[in-house]
Amino acid sequence: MSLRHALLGLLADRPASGYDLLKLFDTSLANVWPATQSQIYSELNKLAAAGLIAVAAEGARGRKQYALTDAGRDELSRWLTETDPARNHRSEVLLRVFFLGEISRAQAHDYLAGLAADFAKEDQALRDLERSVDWDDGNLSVYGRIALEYGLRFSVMRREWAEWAAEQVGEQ
Amino acid sequence: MSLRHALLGLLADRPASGYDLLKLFDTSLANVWPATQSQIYSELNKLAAAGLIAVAAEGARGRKQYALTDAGRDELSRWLTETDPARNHRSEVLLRVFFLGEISRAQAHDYLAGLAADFAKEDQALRDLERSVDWDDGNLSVYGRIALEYGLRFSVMRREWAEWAAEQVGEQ
DNA sequence: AGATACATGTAACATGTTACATGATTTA
DNA sequence: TAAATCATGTAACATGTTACATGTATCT
Repeated sequence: MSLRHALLGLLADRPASGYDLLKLFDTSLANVWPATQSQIYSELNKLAAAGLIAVAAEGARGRKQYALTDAGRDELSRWLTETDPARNHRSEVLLRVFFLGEISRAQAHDYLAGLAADFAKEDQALRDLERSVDWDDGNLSVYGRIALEYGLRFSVMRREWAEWAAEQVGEQ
Repeated sequence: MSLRHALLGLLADRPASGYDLLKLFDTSLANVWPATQSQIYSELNKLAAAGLIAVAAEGARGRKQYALTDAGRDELSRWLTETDPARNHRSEVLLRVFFLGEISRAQAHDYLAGLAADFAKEDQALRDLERSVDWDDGNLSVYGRIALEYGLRFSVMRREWAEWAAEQVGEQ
């Protein structure tokens, strides 16, 4: 049920339409909690039916601008403070590593070396993102920066691990 | 479609029944690709229908021991070498961090400090696991060890990050 | 006038979780 | 013989993806 809390969280910052939220997901939440247009629109209707958000204004082209209700703000706060995050396991990368014994050592080495290169690229992309963001707007900036730092440390850790693993497997 | 490849990978090591596989998922793959009993049995039927596995022997209590077919081994190898892992994003932890501005600084600090403690516990659990495993049986051992090393580095990275983040937010 | 961006919605399908249902064999 | 373990399966529901469908407003 995290999608609904992602929507509540974004709407806590400012009112927005489904279309606005879709773009926010594609930019700020893309690396944290991706969601599709289809999911967003139907979840917004459920949230409105549950009274956690409400249409604050209607605009051109059928635009419905949603805002958090008091119940919605309470629910967001409750989720943040009272519920435990169900840490998500499931790593397709690790699943493959588990079964690398099924292919040759050389192929396994190349796979791991390729991973290292991918992670290095990801690291670079995050560093570019870091430079492109304006880090001067309050809370969202403080915690967005902390979330980005996680991504940076994560990509470095994975690159170093993949390099180490490739070495373990050996080139031949 | 990774569940099917997880099953193929386990069956590549040795033939097994759904029940055997269920236990393998709960032990060796629990931290990599969890699956439920319900999922495993229905996927085994689909894999058998697709000709990637076959019933090699039937035992007591309706036990069906499955083994990889040649087509299954090819598919596993194809998956390992020719397809790209769709890296899984989606971190409920990071989603919460993103919205910590909605609660007080003190509450946010406590949340991050609590995360650091959780990650420290996870690290300890993995180190216990490392000690309890017999690392002397070939491929599964080599690559299982590499996967575990990922988990160890990951838990350390997250603990250090959470400690850093708690400090950033400040205790008051 | 045509292209692009804005804006919302539904349908079909795949994947994943929880709970229910049933029965056989082994062990204490 | 009672409990635990072995063993498989189905049903209901939640979540997530892709594709289809429709129409309006703005910009060039």
